[in-house]
Amino acid sequence: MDFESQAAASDTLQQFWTLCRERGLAMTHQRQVIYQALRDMHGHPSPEEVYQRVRRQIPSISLGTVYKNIKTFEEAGFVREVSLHHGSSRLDVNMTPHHHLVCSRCKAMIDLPHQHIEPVRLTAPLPQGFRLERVFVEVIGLCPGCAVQTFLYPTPKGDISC
Amino acid sequence: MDFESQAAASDTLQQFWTLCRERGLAMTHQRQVIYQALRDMHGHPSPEEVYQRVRRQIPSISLGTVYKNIKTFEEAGFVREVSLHHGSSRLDVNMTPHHHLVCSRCKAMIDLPHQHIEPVRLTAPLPQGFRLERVFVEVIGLCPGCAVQTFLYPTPKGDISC
DNA sequence: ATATCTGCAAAAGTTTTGCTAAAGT
DNA sequence: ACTTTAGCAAAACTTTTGCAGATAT
Repeated sequence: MDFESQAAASDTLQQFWTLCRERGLAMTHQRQVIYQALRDMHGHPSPEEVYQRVRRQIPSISLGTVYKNIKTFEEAGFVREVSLHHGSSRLDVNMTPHHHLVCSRCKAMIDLPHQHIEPVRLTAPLPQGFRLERVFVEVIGLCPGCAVQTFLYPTPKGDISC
Repeated sequence: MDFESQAAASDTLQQFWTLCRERGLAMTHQRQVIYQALRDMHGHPSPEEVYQRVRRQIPSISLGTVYKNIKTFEEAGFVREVSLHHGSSRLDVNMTPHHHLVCSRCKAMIDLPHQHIEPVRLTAPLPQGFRLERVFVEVIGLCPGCAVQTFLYPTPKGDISC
């Protein structure tokens, strides 16, 4: 590892230490390596992929530990699940263009008529060779029911943006 | 069942028969009931929910049959999976606003800088009581790699729209 | 010293697969 | 008659859980 990478790594370590302290999390070696793996892996890795990568550094680590830490990181707001619906498949018989309203808490999805959103416009070209099929918008938030419950029992709120 | 519902049901049956014929699918009783359940269940049911509903009409049906038919329907283009990533969780360390490019074939996800898409605008109010958190755009299509393969081995293509 | 975390193994949940009998064409 | 499908059971895969020993605060 060259000097710059070393410096960068130690910066990130420092940052991570601060993050953990803020959330009252113990900073274990495993936890640190898992976090670093998540940062280094571009794209959107699955827990299994993270596990495979972390194992290169800590061969004795268990998959369970990876899962537990990912969950901890999600709760702490260090990472986010890209797909809100990974637990089981969700089907849609409505084959006409439409968007979705998704509740981040109870995972309910409600169709949003496509005319309720102005046509999406790109300001930059898509990657060369990408064959566009469709574009849809996910409007994420708390559905009325969950909003009331969260009002009664508030939880720390994440970014309100894309 | 009143006269109108009977007529509507028979219409749908007729349509479904046509759909099956077009795709060379046998029209079994189970298949027809599963399809009708999907149409009747608004929202975006999971296979398990479809199974529970279909069982009311055909108590002896098996969960496997429901899964197989859902897959058949997807391949035939009768239904679509809402979440392209339900197989396993996908993580995102990038907590800054951004959108996604998703390959409908290999499920790869690429971050799309938020400034590459013009701000999304609603033309109608969200449901009363919905607490908005964030909005993101999913640009679905074939990534360059999959596009080439699909060009070599073409498959029937779905709607190119939202 | 105390609270939190790891590794392990078992369990729970989801989806796929192989096979035979049954039903559709 | 021939092809496709249903039901069943086993298996594969993903994720969660409980607990004892290890580690961090």
